[in-house]
Amino acid sequence: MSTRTSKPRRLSRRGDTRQILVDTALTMLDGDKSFDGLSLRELTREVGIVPTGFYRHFPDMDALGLALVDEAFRSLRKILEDVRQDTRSADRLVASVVKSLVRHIRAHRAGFAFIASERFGGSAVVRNAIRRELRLVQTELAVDLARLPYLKEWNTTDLHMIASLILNAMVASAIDILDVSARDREGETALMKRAEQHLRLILLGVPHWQSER
Amino acid sequence: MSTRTSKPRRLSRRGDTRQILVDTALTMLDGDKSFDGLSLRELTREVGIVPTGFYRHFPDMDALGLALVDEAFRSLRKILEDVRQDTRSADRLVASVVKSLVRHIRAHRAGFAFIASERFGGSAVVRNAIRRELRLVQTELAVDLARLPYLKEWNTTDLHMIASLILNAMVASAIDILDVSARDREGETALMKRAEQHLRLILLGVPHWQSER
DNA sequence: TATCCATGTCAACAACTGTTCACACTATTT
DNA sequence: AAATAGTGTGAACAGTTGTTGACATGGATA
Repeated sequence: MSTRTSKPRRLSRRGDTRQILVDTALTMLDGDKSFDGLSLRELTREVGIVPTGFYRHFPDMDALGLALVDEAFRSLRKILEDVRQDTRSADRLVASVVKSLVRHIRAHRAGFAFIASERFGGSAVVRNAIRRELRLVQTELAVDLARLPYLKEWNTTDLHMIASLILNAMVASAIDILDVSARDREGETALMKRAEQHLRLILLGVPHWQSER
Repeated sequence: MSTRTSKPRRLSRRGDTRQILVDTALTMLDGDKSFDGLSLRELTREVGIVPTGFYRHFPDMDALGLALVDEAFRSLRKILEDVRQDTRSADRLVASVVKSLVRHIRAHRAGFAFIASERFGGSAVVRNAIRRELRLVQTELAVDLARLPYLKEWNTTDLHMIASLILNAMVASAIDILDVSARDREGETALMKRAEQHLRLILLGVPHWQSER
């Protein structure tokens, strides 16, 4: 007993503490908290490490914010991939898109909630990162639309216009569903139906559109 | 010099300190802050009163939040009134709606930014208050739509469906415009054009809609 | 003129915040 | 077996936070 050895009882989470920090932060943000209301100390407390331990994995909270954006968009992109591989008729495709959306929302609640609430939230760093990612998604969607037979002739400006309208509608639907699905299964299917209707109504107008009247 | 009189130099803002608190809070929230990242102390510091003075006007921060929602929606409702009095043809009406929207956004930046960012933000109290107000606005819009000649026959469910699609598109446009108008006047008119196109595209689909296929 | 109420001030509290530094342990590589 | 890089600990710092209670002021009312 020469040196004060103290018993740290460290938990030795080999290499995944960083991921645990990300997941825990996302979970905490799912409830009544926004990112800039989340403190480093309550996060580390929840994870079970000492405050200073945070700095082993991130230089500061902004860096954590960016990691959260990364994590959240990973699942969002998965939806687009699913849809891309679906080569059904436009009408059946609508229902398929919405179903895929709901499935991903259920599986990645916290991630979607994060995007929704921080898209216009307090932290400029996070906000801009989200905006950048969404713009990318919109471009991808425009490219996908260009491949559809009856949109072949369209110019890119109009394609982007439709893409943004669709994306906005879907994001809005996602948020509504997100909000209700936790407690109300019946309301969820009602919102799904409405989301389908929104998409269908938009697509109804498309054939009648004429650019630059 | 019997009693320690101390020189309070109170500013005597007769009855409008409450309003100043609301306005200042909105202004502060316009920048890089979210409501639950806003502290009572920094607010009162900015306003120029001592922290405890806050409690003369609000029991707690939640109450302030509700007052902010109130204030922010006051201007949003003004838009609908403007539009309601406009009895032009559907096509010209679209342009008029967007122009009215932009005008109000410019005049009430902070209020719109608050609604946008706190709609899915951290505070449950504020979030629910906003959601309730938006639902009201949507209902009003549905009623307005019912008066349009070629929508007379529609059932209420479908009317609400359109109303929500339109409202979502407008809110999304408002937020985009809000974000860009501070620094980029050219980008603003581009976004206005896009907002008009979104509305027009939606309205194009409406005559072809058939309920319950 | 006297009183009263709305609005402000000041001091103090315990609790919480981000960040620093030097140190301890351990798994993997040398 | 020794060295190393990764990860967690503990104490300490100067600031900030929400909320309390008792007190001061001044304009309107009685």
